[in-house]
Amino acid sequence: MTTLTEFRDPIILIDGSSYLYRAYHALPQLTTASGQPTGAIKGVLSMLRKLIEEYQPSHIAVVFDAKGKNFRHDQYPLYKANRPPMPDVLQQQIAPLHDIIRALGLPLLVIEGVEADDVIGTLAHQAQLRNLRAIIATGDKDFAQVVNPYISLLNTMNNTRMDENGVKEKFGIPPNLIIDLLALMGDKVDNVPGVPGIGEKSALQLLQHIGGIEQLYERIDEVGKLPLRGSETWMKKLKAHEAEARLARELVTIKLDVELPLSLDELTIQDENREVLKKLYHELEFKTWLHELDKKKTAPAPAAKRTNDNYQIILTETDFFTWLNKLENAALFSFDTETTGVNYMQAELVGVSFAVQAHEAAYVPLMHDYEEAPQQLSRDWVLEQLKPLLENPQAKKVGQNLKYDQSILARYDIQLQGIAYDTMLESYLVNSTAGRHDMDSLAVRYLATTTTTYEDIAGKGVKQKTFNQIPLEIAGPYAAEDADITLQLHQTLWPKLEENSQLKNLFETVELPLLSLLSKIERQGTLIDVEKLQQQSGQLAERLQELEQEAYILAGEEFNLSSTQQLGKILFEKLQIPIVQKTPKGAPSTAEPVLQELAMDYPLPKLLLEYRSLTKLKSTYTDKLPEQIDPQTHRIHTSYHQAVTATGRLSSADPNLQNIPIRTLEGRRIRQAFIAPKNWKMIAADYSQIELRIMAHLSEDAGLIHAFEQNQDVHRATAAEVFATPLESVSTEQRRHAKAINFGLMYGMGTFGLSKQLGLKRYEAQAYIDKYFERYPGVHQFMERIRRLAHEQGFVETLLGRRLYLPDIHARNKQLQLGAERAAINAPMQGT
DNA sequence: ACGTTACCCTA
DNA sequence: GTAGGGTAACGTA
Repeated sequence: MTTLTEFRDPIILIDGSSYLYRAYHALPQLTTASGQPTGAIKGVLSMLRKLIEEYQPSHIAVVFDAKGKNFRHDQYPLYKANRPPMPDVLQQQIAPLHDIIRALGLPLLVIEGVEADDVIGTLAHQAQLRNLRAIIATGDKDFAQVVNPYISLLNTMNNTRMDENGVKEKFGIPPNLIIDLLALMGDKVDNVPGVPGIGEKSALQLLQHIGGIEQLYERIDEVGKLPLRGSETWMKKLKAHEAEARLARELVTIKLDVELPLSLDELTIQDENREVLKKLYHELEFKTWLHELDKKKTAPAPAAKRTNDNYQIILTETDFFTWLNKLENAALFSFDTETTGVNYMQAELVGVSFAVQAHEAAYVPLMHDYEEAPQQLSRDWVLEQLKPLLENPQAKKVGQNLKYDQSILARYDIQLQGIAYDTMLESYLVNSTAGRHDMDSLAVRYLATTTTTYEDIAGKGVKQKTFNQIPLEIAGPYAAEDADITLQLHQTLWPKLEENSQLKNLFETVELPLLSLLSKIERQGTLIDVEKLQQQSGQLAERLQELEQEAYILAGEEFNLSSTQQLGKILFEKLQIPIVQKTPKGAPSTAEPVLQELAMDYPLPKLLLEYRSLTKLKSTYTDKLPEQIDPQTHRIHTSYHQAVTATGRLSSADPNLQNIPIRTLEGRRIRQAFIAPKNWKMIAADYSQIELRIMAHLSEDAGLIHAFEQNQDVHRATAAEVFATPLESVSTEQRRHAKAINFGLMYGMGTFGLSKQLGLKRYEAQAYIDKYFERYPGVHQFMERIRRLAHEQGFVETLLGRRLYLPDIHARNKQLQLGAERAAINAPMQGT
């Protein structure tokens, strides 16, 4: 800890309460989307940040008034009696503001029985006694009384400092008379009496000519004889209200001897708690600060950089056999491949690394080919030696995202077996939403250590090197570290999974077998009819040309139809079309539903709708898919991400094969380009109403189960129940409504959403939902149970015990909390 | 070159 | 009203 005597910076004392009120009155009343007021919080924080930025203080205190009465109320029960209670809107901002200040690592003081002013005065006085300077950041002029050569004031609102001379200039009296000035004047807001009839001007005259209140009463007769207008009346008033004047003097005097629970030395700035800050900024929608947090490099891990690591680079057959022997005898070893890229169909193997115990790892370079690269073992020879081990199902391996390594090795004719663990999948099952599941993130999260990142050793952007170009003295430790950290991660994560038999089972029977299956599916790839897509691209291009020309005519000028900005100007400024909806940033929205609505009255929006849908098809699918065909297999190879979604689903990327169009006729044509090889057939299989069936299973609702058992059209059955109609006479409209309810409920939708979806009044939607729950009481109970569980445990589970943690379920921000509840309701169904 | 925003495709 | 990924435009560095 830095002791105060070691530095000369002034200590900064912040009058939090004064700033809170000022921010509240001076600044716009911001709220989050859900209505939590945030304007004052933001105002105070902005001020704090600016202050710290500018002064870089080593010692600081942010002081707020405590709730309840203080000693001044004992002296004078009417103290602040006129003051209206703090507005709710302000009250609600105090707790979150305190939380953020604490999370920022700033000493926060809220002392009961006294006011913030007294705490600040005391701290400033203590600083002075130790020959240190103090700056009080406040908007409150009362503090002028404590100013002296050691203590000055800072008004951050207008960024003015006030020292002794400043006080004299501003008030016309020195700081030691400020108390008397305030006492004579009284204070309406705080209900401090003062001398009625004496205001600022008169008080100043008295103080300048005679002195403070003591002197005034000692020489009261002189007061009456002052050569000033009104001196006689002043004397009378002073005489009549002596008690009030003396009381007021006590009330306005800032205490300098409050007993504090901590010393000046403890007012250092601590490390900020990013997790908490992130959560709070997120809840309060302080996006800029949130981004700033994300951008800052992750805090250096508290653990010292590992120094006892024993990493070896293997260049000789002897060394290689020593390690091979270790691997063969190990109960488990970790394993990693280094390659020339991320594309599992094209990357070339550059080296392999292994670890059998923590802090001990080896890298076998194979294909480093930078100038002056040392002679390395032959790739073919090494792979030949490793093949039996890697293909031995009894030789247990652990890796990080082994799906990738499995695909790489497959291209060298090695069928990786004995995959016992994968740290990425372990982390995913332990907590899918804790963050990303890449190795660098996991090392920080579970080992409190930072790893060397690929960018660190290879650079980034166009100049990024591939692994084969990286010198061994850099590549070796990096690669060895990967294997080492992977092993350590497994040693940390696996015990967490073992605690929960369902999760362990899920890992062993679902995720792990799936890893290899996905690797195989990915490598198999998908055959595409390139010519068909190119033909479609051509047709789309023609139609788009026409649409563009028509649009230019309608708009009266040429513009980029893909630019929402330019379009917005044309529609809402030039053509004066009314704005229906705005984007979150406040620009008039040109999104599909908006254009849909405008299309009824105007030709250009209608045209834009067609233009949008066609450009989407062309750029995302008919143009892009042919580019993604692998030159060797002539197929498309997607990547299935097994550890991405919160709920346990897979996702697909590069290209995403899970969002190929199907809803519209135009879109569906894309699917015709996915073909079977000659003499093969392609089949399509799809579950029917799988999520509703799961809801029936999980809720054990008799009515819903019955509908499925009877093989009924479930939406029709729902309509029959909700609209009390025989199955046969359910209308198309009724079925459509029932379908919307069924789907909506699975997403945790409320009456607002349903009414919007179906164009109903709120109460009508409510009546639908009430009726639904009346008819399907099991579903109702199920939803209530999930909500309760989510709140009680902080997570929900799928049928197989996959967990989804819901940190927002405890958020103060209602909207976030409701969002977490919806996710909680949906996750067991989607995730199962 | 990169990140953000607006938009839109899927189950 | 759940869960994803991708593209183009645009602003900033």
